[in-house]
Amino acid sequence: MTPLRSRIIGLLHDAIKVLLYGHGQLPTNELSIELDIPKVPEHGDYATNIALSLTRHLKRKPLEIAREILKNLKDGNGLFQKVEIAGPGFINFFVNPHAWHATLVEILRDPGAYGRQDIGRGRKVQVEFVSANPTGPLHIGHGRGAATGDVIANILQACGFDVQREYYINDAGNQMDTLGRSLYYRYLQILGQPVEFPDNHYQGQYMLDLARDLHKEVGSRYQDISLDEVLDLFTRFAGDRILAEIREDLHAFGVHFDAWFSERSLHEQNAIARTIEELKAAGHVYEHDGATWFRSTAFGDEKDRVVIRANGMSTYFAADLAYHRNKFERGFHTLVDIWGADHHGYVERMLAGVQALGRERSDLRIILVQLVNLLRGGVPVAMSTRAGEFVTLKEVVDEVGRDAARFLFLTRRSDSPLDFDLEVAKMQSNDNPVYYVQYAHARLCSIFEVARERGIHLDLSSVESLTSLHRLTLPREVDLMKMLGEYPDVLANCSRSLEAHFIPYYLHELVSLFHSYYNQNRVLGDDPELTEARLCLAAAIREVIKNALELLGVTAPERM
RNA sequence: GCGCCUGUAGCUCAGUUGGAUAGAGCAACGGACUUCUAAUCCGUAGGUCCAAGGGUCGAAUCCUUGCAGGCGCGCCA
Repeated sequence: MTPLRSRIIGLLHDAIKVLLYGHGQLPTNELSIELDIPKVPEHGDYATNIALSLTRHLKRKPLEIAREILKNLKDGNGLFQKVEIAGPGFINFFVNPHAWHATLVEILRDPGAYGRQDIGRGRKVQVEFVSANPTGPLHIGHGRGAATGDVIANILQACGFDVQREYYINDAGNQMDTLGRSLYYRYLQILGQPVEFPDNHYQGQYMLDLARDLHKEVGSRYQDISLDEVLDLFTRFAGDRILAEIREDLHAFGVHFDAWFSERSLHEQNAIARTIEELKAAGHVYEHDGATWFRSTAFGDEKDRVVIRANGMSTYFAADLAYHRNKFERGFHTLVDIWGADHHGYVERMLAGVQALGRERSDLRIILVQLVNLLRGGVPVAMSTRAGEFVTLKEVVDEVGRDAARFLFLTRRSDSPLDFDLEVAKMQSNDNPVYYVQYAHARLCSIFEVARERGIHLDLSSVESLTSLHRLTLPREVDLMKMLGEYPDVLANCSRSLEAHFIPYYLHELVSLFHSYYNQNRVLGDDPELTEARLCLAAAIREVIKNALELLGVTAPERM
């Protein structure tokens, strides 16, 4: 939390404690004090509704409570210009202008550390995301999931969690067999054999390319061998190649994983059977109609789920149970799963599984990322995975650029569907918020470039002792410092809610204040003291923009 | 039929533990470049927060019902 904010909250705490002791109610530690920045300046720099929210507990009128809090409130070394009660019982704080300098000092002392905090206290968290089946290239929807997972991981890291990023490879099950068969048929077609290609197989262009590559490597060696004999080979060839491309596409998108976890490895280690045994021992599993069922209804799911089919094969869900058990065995305190929203029907059973495995429901947090509607100039682009007609992530990144794609993916709540218009995304104009933010950064860099040319040097090594900061008195300058001070709270909010979109919105707001300020005021002027002060402000803004863009995985260009 | 998500300005969307007069971008209209980058800024206009009830000192936010859209409902993955 920003120093100023925590100081005010601390003072409020003390003031309220007295009040509560007097009434013998509600332990202070259960009290969460909200301190907002009001919309209108008449309501002060900060405001709290605490008197209003205490009315129920204290059974007194809000105005009375506010008055009493105010009476108990310490001055805090001249922190406040004035504090007043307004409206139905809000307490409004007007802060002395010099108080804002602390934020600048904190930023400039160690720019990379600003916003970093220790909410996580080093607890291990795993973020699992993308996890697309290796049966085809990543499409734009995966891109949104990739950006979301990557940035949530960044945020958690910045907030003091020990984060691991993992990709779960669904390399087992019949879809992989289908993949192998698809390759086999394409291979035969290349060899001139009349093969009827089944509908429900993967028929995209990429399968033809793969078949050609395979043919190049092995020639016609397999043309007279039965499908059964070569299926495994074809499946592995296709799976490995597609996975390699997925890695490349993610790399180009700036997304990296610490671990790639193979579903097949669970089968090989017999982990699924062991998991089911464990659940059985705990009484969560029963036999019915020849199949083995997990009693997920005991934890709120709408029906029980099969884990071993009557034919003896385990289900995908059984593998997922084993997988999540494995994750917990690796010592993660919390698991974050990022799923496409089309899997929402799966959420309850997975949460049930986690509980049956002896963990808390809250130890698994599932983030659903809604679908992306791809448009070109307002017209929907037809997409069909089955027919292999879709725009890949790679194509989108190649066309609109990584920065624009990432920023647009992240500028929406993940649980809200996203219209992604290729024409808008690649427009280098005011339609495109990413350039608005980047432009501010480039402008700031340019100021320092000019300053250097003019021989103005800003020494930040002893920023604490700079006396020029008191020259920052314009309302817009105070607004900027106030906004810079909010950054750590924005990150904390992101880590609490596992939502990244606050950062783009914050950036936009900060940058908008700066652009406006820039147009009205000159940083480099005739007055050396004022110039020094404004350069400090400019430097702090630049650092926070850079810092935030870094979390988003978007570059901060020095020139545009 | 059941479940989950969504419904806020012409369009795309913020508004996260219920707070003061509901915001932003785009689009529309009118202005500002001999200055540190005009990819910018300033101004104007734009609203039944899907609807109806409920509860609260106070609701876009919580509860109930309805309407509309998306997605999902397999011993597939």
